[in-house]
Amino acid sequence: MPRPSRRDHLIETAITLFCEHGYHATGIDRLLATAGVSKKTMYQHFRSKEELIYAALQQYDSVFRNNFMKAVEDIGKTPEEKLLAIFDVAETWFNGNKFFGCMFINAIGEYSEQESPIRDISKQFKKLMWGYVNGLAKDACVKNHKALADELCLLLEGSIVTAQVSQNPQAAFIAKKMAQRAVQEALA
Amino acid sequence: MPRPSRRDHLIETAITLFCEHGYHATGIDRLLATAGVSKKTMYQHFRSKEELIYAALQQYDSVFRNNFMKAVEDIGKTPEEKLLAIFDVAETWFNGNKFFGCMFINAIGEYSEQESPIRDISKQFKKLMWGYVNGLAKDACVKNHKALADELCLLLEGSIVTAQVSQNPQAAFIAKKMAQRAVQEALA
DNA sequence: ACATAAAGAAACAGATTTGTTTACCTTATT
DNA sequence: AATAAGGTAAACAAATCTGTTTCTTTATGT
Repeated sequence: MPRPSRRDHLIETAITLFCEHGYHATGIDRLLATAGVSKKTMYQHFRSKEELIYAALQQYDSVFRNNFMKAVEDIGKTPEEKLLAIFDVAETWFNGNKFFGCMFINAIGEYSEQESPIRDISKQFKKLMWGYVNGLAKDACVKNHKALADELCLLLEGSIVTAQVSQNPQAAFIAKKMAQRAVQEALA
Repeated sequence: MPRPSRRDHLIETAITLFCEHGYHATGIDRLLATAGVSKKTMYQHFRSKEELIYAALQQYDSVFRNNFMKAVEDIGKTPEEKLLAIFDVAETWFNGNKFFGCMFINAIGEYSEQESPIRDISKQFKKLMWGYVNGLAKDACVKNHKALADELCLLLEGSIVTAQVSQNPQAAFIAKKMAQRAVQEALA
């Protein structure tokens, strides 16, 4: 059981490929060849491709949010600084060499059905991110912290898509500028 | 030649299905059955599925921007009002019964290759939208109109994704509030 | 070293994909 | 009415997709 388990490695590979090429466009065969894992082993761990997608999204949700929060708290010391550090972390993310937008936004684009588990986990991810920002806003003694969280999260979404589609390397800074105004007004 | 040409009808159907179900998930057979057009006819008009996708995006680009600009100018009378009307138009769009996010954002999620024509047209669409907003900002005598256009476009992207993924019906209003601040500061 | 469990390789099945081709039908125009 | 264009329907091809199965190899624990 030690060693990077086949299961984990499959999920890792799935995240990489689904991010870059999308969900439908990434075939099982290709994924398995990339991971160097046999089909039998995969179907032993996951009942279907959709289950693998789901597991990949779960893992990504956990890892991404953890790293994101750590990075934010590394940059920002005061709660107010942390709120703005969100966009510094975003900037690093966007201008890295393997940025293909948000896995969850992309997932919703391919799986729009209302009751899909993929839909649900994507929505949930955004809710958890909102919860984190809301917590930071509370810590910063923002009276209307919910409204500020709404605004900052929307700015983050906007910067992600702007970086992805328009490929504007300034996306994070544009958002940060508006975030500064939002925080300033929320604290006034 | 029947009145609504087969070509136009195919494009119309393509837009509807690609919007709702995505690009890879929408098979040619299904599209043709929905449109009530034979396969032969389709391949007479479009050399491949990708060409049909491209034509659909072209058509959508034209129709969407035209309708969008008309709607904005219907609501806002002064240039400054028009800048904010963007988000009223967005609100109507989001809360309509067939909103599945932005076709171009979704397209990039499925076709991330750098040199793809699908990528190019999506990027171009955003550029044209930016150009429109930039023009409005100029008309409103905003000194740094480019920066304001950057901000308002990012807010629009953010509201689209927030409405699509988080399904927050307030998305447009949250963005509008920040847009008001942005315009106010740009005019100060 | 041996027994047992796990993984790989590859064939296979069945559905579905894009795209081509063949044969027939409908309809406008001359 | 004959012709020609443009349409449908359906069979077909070849590739690819998800998922199953079989047989073999490789590790691991005792």
